[in-house]
Amino acid sequence: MDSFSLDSITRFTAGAKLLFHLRQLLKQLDELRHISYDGDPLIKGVNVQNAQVTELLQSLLHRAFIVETQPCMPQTPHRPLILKTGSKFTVRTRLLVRLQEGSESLTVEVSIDSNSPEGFRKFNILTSNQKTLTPEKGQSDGLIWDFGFLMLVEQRSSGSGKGGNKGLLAVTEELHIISFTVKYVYQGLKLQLKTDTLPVVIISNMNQLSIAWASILWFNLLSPNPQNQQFFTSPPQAPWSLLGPALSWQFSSYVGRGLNPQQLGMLKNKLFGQNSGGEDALLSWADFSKRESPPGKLPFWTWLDKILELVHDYLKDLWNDERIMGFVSRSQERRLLKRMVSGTFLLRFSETSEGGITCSWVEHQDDDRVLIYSVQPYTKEVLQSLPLTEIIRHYQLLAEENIPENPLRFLYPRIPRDEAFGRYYQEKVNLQERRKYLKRRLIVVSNRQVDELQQPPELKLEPELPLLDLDLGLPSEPDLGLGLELELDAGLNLRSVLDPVLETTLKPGLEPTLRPVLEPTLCRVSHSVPEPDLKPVLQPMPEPDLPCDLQNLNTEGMEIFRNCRIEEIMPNGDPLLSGQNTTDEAYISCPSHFYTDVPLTSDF
Amino acid sequence: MDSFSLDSITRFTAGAKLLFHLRQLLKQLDELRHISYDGDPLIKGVNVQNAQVTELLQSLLHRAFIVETQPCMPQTPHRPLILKTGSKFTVRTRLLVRLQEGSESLTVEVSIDSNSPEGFRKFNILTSNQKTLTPEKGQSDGLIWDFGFLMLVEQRSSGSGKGGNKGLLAVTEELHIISFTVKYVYQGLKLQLKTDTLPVVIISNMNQLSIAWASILWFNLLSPNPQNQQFFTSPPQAPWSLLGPALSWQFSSYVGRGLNPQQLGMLKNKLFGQNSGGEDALLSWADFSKRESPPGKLPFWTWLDKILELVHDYLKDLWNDERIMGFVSRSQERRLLKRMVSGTFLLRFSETSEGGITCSWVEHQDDDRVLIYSVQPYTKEVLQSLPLTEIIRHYQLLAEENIPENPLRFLYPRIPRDEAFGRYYQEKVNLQERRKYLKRRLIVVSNRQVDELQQPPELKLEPELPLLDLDLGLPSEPDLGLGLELELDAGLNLRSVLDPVLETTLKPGLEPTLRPVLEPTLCRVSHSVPEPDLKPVLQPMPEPDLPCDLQNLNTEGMEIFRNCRIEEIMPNGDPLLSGQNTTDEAYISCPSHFYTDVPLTSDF
DNA sequence: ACAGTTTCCCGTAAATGC
DNA sequence: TGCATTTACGGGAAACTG
Repeated sequence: MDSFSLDSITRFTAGAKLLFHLRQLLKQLDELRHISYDGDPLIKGVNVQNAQVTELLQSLLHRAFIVETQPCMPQTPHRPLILKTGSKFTVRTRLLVRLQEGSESLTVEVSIDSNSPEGFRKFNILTSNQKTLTPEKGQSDGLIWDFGFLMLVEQRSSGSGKGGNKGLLAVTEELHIISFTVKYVYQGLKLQLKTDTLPVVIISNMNQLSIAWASILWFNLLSPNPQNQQFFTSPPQAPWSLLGPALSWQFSSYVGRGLNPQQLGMLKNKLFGQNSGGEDALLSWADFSKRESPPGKLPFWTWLDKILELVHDYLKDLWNDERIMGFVSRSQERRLLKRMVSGTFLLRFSETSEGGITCSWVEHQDDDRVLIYSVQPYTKEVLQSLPLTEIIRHYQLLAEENIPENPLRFLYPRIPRDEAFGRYYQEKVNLQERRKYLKRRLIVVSNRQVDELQQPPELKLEPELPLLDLDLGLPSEPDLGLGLELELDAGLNLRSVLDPVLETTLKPGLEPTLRPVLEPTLCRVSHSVPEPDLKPVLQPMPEPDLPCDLQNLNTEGMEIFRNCRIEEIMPNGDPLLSGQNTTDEAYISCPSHFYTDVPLTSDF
Repeated sequence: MDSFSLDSITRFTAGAKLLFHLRQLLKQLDELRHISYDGDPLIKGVNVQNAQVTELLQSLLHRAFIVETQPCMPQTPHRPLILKTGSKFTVRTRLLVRLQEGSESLTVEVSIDSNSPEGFRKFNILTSNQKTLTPEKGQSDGLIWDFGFLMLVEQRSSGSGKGGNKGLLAVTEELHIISFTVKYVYQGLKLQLKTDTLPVVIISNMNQLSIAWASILWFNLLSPNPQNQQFFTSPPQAPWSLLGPALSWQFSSYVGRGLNPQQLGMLKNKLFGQNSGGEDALLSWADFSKRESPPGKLPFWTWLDKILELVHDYLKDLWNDERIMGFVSRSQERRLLKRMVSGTFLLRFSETSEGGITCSWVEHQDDDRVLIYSVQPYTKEVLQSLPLTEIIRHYQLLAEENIPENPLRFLYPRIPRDEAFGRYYQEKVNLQERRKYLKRRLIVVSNRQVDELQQPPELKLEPELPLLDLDLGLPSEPDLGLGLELELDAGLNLRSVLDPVLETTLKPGLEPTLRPVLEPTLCRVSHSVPEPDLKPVLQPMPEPDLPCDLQNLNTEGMEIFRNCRIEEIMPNGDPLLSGQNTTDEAYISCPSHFYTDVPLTSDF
């Protein structure tokens, strides 16, 4: 395994060893009690110290038991935390402390929704359900529990036992939490370690994936509390400064290239209107995922996600090579095209069809009128039989008794069609055995008919607007901490002694969760989107030889521990234990919200 | 319920009543024994008679317990007897005797493969598995058990327990039998009635449906024994006189119109070669379902079934309206087209592509050469985005700098294209809201390029052959009984007394099984195929108000009982009990092959 | 290596539930 | 009744398994 990972384990383990050693020393001190007088302040001090050491040990061990890889269906690796009933999913937990010598098998139990909110569906975990899996044999690098075949099944509350849920949360707004417990014993100290996943959304059909992912995004973008299952009972609004980068990140992570400022500007206008507020216009959850964006059509996210899917499935290369302008308003499109030579065209996602891309071109009439044509959007149904590049290549406008012409001549601004798309054209398949049959191919045609002209569109379009909206950049320094800096101070007696050890010990293990997926959005994308060359920044490639959980550990993780007043946190459980699951800096500063209903027991 | 069904039940019931009455009388006679001397011939006679009556009762009751509807997945009603693991299927059993007064619930148990051959997979029946279902409430019309949610699951022989099966039968050649038993009690007579389905083929994926159906067809066409699970260890060959009609029936039952003599002739040539033997050329199972028909391509049945699917899914109307010649050889096609005017075309199924249809047209060159063009076959992938009629309508041959032309002018022999296909053309969809976008459509084009010409095909084609093979009719009277007339004679003392009752009683209930599906092939199609108007004969419509199980009962069913020597059959079980499951006359005459491993018990 | 067979599973369609 | 959610399941592809 990699040195980084090993290092973290080494340090965690060193910290634990030190604490256990201290504990032993204190016990020995305690045994000296009989030779001291009652009320000997030394003994009192020893007791206090002993309790504190134990608490610290508990804290450290809890912190060391983490969800290393959040639950995820293997077939949708780009959309973790969404689980489909009846489909298998995987989770990985890990204990970063490694004190045991032999291969004493520690058993981890999985459970879901130990305390789920009223009205939520109930689920069971199948296959190697509750108790499972001894740590992997490759134990040298810590203790890893790989749950590779978990599966959820809804427990149907037979009869009319349900009710009540109606009118409340949609199923994709129900947040469920999967918990793991392991009974840990060492040197007479018995602990039940517990850790939780981030909230997951449980769906029953893949057609719910899109809206479920909206929930996951919104939650991880905005929840100050990483375990709040009631998040969607009053979901907060999202500032554009967070949302924009998140949307861009969807493209960069799933397709390759993110959104440029112009494209983001169009989306912003679509969401907030032309008079979109300042930088931090706020968008409600309903406006993002529910309100029909063009009335009667799809909600914003659904619309965008269908485009995401279309691009990923059929337009990946074109998108990554910036051949698709994509997010342009009709009015903007007209503004751009009307100054260009006839036959200049661009590709734009339809705002009304579901996952459609259209091709628009300009024609200057003899009478100086400017016509902009847009072909009925191409959707996956067409594109699966015919690549968009082939459509463009062979597109024909039929006119009475004339040789058909291809009106698409220059990709905006002025790249000749075959220069822009030639590299994607399918090679002539020259099968000699095909000689038997006359080769055929599909092409797309339109009729040049007067009554089909949608012109002059000028009259129907919204008044042309200044371009300034396109130039609005994105904040270069969004408030990632959400202004919630924690002001806890050091209050633990032993802190000064242990701090250096704990600091270096705990540092690497704090946030090994959703990071690789969510991190780019929140940590880096937001201030890098406006940069011209997005790619290297938008997709910070993980160092290949690091495990994906650990590669993004950084100094931020330390803040939490350095500022922690343990007595304030312990009563409600270990914030770090929970905090390890956070993925964004934004969450890290809110440990006081953490809640664990299973009280710590140092003896069971 | 219909009168016919009720009638059969009435008669069955009447027969049973009579027998039970006789049995009572004989018992009373027997009780007179103490007033008779030892060896009194009367008493002896009574005993013999009593035994015979009981046997007859057993026989009648067994016969009356039938599989009314053979197992079938509801989603493939046209392909019964094929069950997919994990998919639900239905069966219906019925007891035609109705003596019970109250609603004493008789419980039927289902099981599968009580004695399955070595090396076959093993299955369990799930959902309401073994014991199930009391008869329906509508009990007035006999006792019906409707199994609506059965499901098969393979019992995985964990470990390497398998073996041995390799090299033997393919899974779609494994024949499995589902059995039903019911414990019947009446007037002190206790019987365990048992009935079996016809053999079923169990698949695990729908992509095995086609080959599985080949098995079902072959078995029901050719097996002299309706329960022979080892049928495919040495499958018999099929005479064309049976096979041809069966193929035709596949089209008539699934699409609507069967195959005409020309089409059948082409298939026959394909199977047997141009020098195809006489009327009764025999085809082996391997040649039908395994041997690659054009070497390197699909086996015959797979090829044909893909066409069947294509026609059913995309060409139903065209097929039923005889716009598709379909089964024509290339050479025949040339012969037909070359005499016609340029632009005459026909539709023909490709012999090499999987489920493809091509369009061929003729062009007479200035130099008197005759060119036949065939476009690369259209498959479901294309047809699902573009109906064949639209393809034909808008097909274009592109030539340098010329207005594209549609070379398809007359459907063979000389129907103008738009006259032949106009009724299928899609109406112009005139959506006014579409105004925003320029309407587009897909068309198919080919390039008129010299190097793509497959001409002159004359040189590559097999030599032209006389047409006589196309005129070969089909036998007007195929040997449906396979020459296996049973020569059992009446040997039962009571027969002369009971015959009239049993005859009318048992007659209607004998073959209520696969009939509606298989019957046309075997009973009528074979001698009606050559007739010009196939439809009414090929698809003898069931009288609509008869239950599908009973509508085809006929006098043949009687033969079995009339000629039955019960003592010959009883030792191995009740032939009628098994015979009821036969679907074709061909099987009926082979009762001696029937085998039941569960001996009859008159007391359990 | 590979082919027959099964499993997995998306995404459409239908069914169900509220 | 309508909508939200789940189930059914075809069919493509991956996984299995000898």
